[in-house]
Amino acid sequence: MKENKSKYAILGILSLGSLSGYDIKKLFQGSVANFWNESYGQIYPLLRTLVIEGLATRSIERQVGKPDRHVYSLTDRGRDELCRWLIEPAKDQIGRIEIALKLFFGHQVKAADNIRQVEHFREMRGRELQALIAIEKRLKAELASNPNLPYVLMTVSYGQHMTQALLQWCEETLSVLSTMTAKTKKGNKRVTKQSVRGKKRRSRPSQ
Amino acid sequence: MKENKSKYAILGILSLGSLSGYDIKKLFQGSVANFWNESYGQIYPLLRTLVIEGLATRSIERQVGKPDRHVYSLTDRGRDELCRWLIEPAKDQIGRIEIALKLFFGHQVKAADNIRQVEHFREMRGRELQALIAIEKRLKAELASNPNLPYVLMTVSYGQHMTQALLQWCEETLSVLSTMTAKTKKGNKRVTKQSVRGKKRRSRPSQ
DNA sequence: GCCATCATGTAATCTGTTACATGATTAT
DNA sequence: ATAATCATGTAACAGATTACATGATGGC
Repeated sequence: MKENKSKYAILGILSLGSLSGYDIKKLFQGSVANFWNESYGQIYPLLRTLVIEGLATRSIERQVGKPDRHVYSLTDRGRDELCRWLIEPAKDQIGRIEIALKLFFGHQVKAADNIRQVEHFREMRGRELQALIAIEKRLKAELASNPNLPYVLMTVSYGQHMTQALLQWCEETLSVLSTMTAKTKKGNKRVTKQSVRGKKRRSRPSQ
Repeated sequence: MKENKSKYAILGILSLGSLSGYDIKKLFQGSVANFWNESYGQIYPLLRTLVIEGLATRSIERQVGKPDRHVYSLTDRGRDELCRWLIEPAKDQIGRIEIALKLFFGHQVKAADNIRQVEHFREMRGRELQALIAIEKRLKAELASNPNLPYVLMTVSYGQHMTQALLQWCEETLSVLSTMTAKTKKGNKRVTKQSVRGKKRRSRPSQ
């Protein structure tokens, strides 16, 4: 029952080639960083247990002027274990989405505050989308003829779809928020019905 | 700098009304469950510290035949603390997306396995989208005239945008995968290792 | 009789991050 | 000088889930 995802992440990375703990960290940062990451505190102890469990082997490469490299390689059992996990249906855990939580309680603050929040979020997503497009280009050039390329591109596309949808959501949300400010704040001669009934202004001195 | 998100989640929930730990769990499950959740192991200890920190107060309601209810209410300081958090920009942590990780290593298994994986994922998203549409309807009816409604709807819309984008991504990905099966129907190449990065090939015999 | 709901909470465990310790080399 | 890169790892701390303990009521 104990399904340590980090374990499979590392098995997966090792399926791409023999690597050291240091390499693994770098590879995570340079490829899957958009949807996965591991810290040294996870990687090194896990590599040790993989060897103990017979899922990987370790060999040491001496180097001059640099520390030894401990290079890990998948065993056949390791690859089997990975494949077993790859084919079973991914379970979706409810990730914690901070922007949604903040907006859920948006009525506690001013609409302008929420607007600022969403605008900032939109800016971040904009950059992210640009980065993903750049990554896609780079990968197509660097990994041309690499059999992993189509799979890698699928994950990049995942990120692009998500980011694009988020940008759309930002637009929609900002337009809702701006009509809300228009109604409550500005030229508000008389608000017909859905006025601000429950909106009690908490006037408290900032202390 | 220690920013315990759970703390703000609970402060936020309490901003909607006075609640017991049990209520809070139920409320999480029935509203924000799509993007946030808390377990009793978090809630009860946190409620205690909120009282100690002066961010909430506790009152006890006796009941007949049932255990006492410990009902918590936000203090003004608690509300200030919440608002302080609400207005600061949400930082996006890189959530771990299992389906993306599995697909990233998709080359290790058969394309048919990946297709099954994505189809299952698509089915889950389909249900989710239906659920979100139902939730939207229910909320519009139940929370009509509740000032929180627009904010709640924004988070529902968030989920809808995400889910819809995921469904699109599934279609795209499935079509890529199916063209891949069409191509490789003959020789099933078994690639053992090497390559993804340093693929050093030096002198090769001519020919 | 058995299970679900109401309602509190704790303890054990797991998972993950951050900071630290070491130490040579190379680039600014 | 000093920072970054290479490279190993551990220890301390956060954060979160699960299982457990307790115990009454009410429905099937």
